[in-house]
Amino acid sequence: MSKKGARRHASGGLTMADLAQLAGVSKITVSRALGNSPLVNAQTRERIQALAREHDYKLNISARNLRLRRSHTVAVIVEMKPSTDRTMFDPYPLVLLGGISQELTAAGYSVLLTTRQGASAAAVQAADGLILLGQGAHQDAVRRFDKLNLPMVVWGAPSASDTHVVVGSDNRLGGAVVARHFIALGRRRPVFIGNPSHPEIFERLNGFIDALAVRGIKPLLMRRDEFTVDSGMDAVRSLHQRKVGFDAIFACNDLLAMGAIRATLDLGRSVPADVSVVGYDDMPLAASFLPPLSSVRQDWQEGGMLLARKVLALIEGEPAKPESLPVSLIVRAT
Amino acid sequence: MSKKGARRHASGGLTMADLAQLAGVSKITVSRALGNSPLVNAQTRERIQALAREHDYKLNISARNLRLRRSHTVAVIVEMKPSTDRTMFDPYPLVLLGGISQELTAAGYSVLLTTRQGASAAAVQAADGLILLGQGAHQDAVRRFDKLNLPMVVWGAPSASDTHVVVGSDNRLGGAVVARHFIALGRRRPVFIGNPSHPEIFERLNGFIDALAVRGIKPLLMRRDEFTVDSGMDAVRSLHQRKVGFDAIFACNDLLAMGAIRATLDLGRSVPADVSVVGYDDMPLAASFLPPLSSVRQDWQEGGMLLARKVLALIEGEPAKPESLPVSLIVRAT
DNA sequence: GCAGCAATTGTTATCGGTATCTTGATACCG
DNA sequence: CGGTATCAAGATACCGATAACAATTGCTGC
Repeated sequence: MSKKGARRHASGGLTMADLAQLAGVSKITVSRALGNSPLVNAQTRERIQALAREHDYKLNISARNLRLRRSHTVAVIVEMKPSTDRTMFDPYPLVLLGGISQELTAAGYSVLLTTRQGASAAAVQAADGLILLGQGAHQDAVRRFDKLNLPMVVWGAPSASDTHVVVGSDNRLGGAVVARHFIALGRRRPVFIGNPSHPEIFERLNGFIDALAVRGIKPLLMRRDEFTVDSGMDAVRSLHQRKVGFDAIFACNDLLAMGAIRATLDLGRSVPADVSVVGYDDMPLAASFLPPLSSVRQDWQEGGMLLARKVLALIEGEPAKPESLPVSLIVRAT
Repeated sequence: MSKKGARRHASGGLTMADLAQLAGVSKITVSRALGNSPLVNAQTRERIQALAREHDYKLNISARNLRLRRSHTVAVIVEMKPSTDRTMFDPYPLVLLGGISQELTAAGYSVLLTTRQGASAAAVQAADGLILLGQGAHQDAVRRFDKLNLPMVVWGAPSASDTHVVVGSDNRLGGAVVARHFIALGRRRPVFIGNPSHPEIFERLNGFIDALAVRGIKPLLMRRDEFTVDSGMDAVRSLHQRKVGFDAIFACNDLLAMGAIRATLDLGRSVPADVSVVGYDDMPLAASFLPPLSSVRQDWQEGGMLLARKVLALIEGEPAKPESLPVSLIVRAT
């Protein structure tokens, strides 16, 4: 029992020393064999690997991490507060996560998922890099994690004071594309529904405004904090009550757009004959909505993969530049 | 530069030995002070903690993990293949993750997110426990992770051969509740739309069938593999073409239900006068749908928290029992 | 026959913490 | 005043891997 060779560690497996003894070699040879190092004889390697499989040997990651000073782990910090706000409860952040995860896994890294609140949970420091998600990544959060001195990439909209790498879809372009669409349709009185206090939404609004300004058109901003169908309906009803005329609606999210359409129809006006509507995100339901919703599509999966690639580059000591992903307007019936 | 006291580790911080030297004490005293151990003098503790703050000292988690043989990490393994299937691209798994994360963080644990495919990425072994998500958690996956000998909890439907702890919502009850609802409405020819090869869906179907059998009613199964609006429409059209009569539809997901409703209306039949429809998941959009959709709600957040609590219990060496979460039928206009 | 080199394997130190066992100092007690 | 209890802090070993350097062997070439 107390014989050294028979000792087992917490997870019930053998230690590398045990395996070495079984194979009649030294630890380092085992280490090399398992790492496919060219420094060991091919036969020895085979033999040791077979032995490892046979005994179901598992490398102790903690020990390896300590020695190598790398955890092969990237911490992803998400906004996850359960509010009616645009948060993790959308399906999209998950797709983003999927992209991140896919790319990191392929590179042999793992994802440490953390919420902003719980991010104090020490483990984050052990990560080799950081990805910060969540709406536009509030500056205070960015600053907080900056102090960890880790390679960091942020999903959001680039802001003036950025020292770190920001990746996001081109929200300004998104706004502009919709504006040009409206102009092409001859619309004159467009409305923007959304909450521009989120950097990403702010960019969409600005792109929208600027592209409309070319034709001397000034959109009306209907500020709505919730990204829900109800909120969209409410916005349109409110316009109607205030007797404000409009012939086009750009909602900064598909649910808002759906609500806006429904309310517009309720008021007896036609979509798209009287009012054009464009949403944002092109959620799966958009195509199935009645009428099928036009929407701006951003490629979340690709965004996640890009985020991952950037951190990996930074971790490897290579430079990484901020980048915006293209978006595309999917024109359907509205 | 080569002075010992000035050495810094990878992340640029001080080592505990450095801090000890600065404070004029030994490493172990620093360790105790930072760990709020009663074995150090209160003054010394204060002094050391202040010093640590001042120098922005960060504990090396890897070293600690190695020594303590615990990582305070739980691996969450999700199904994330990008298919049209019911997968991580639903918003719900994320809520589940939210619940898990919240509970684990509160207990000082972190979440290591992994996909099934990438789960070979060694890091999983370093976890103290395992949570397996994904549709009903295929048995082969379960078996694979079982070999890691870690405390493991699975989200899904309990199956006969389970040696591990399974937590899930009570799908059988979900099916039964809908059946009773239809019975109360006097429906005689119900249809079930979905893919019963997923254990969870299988349970819903069985609950549905059994509860209907009480009244001698036998539902029709419309097997559909995709959980989309289109798929739901297709199912109803197919029923119509085959001239199969029906007066109630239980779709095992809200999107299917929405599609079914739309197709039913297209065929000139009324919902709910001619046909009752109930969906599953009660997604946010269900209430805003026209007509507002009746649906079975499961509490994902709570589910996640429960999963977390179970693994934590197992990790602490306490027993944990399988558990089913109640579901509730939200009756709206359909 | 021996320097020189390549191919293998081993020895020792080290990553940065924490558990265990000891030691030193002070207080308390009869 | 000797002996013990109590508190504070240190010395040492150790967790399980890998890097750097050293050592062994066999073979080549002159």
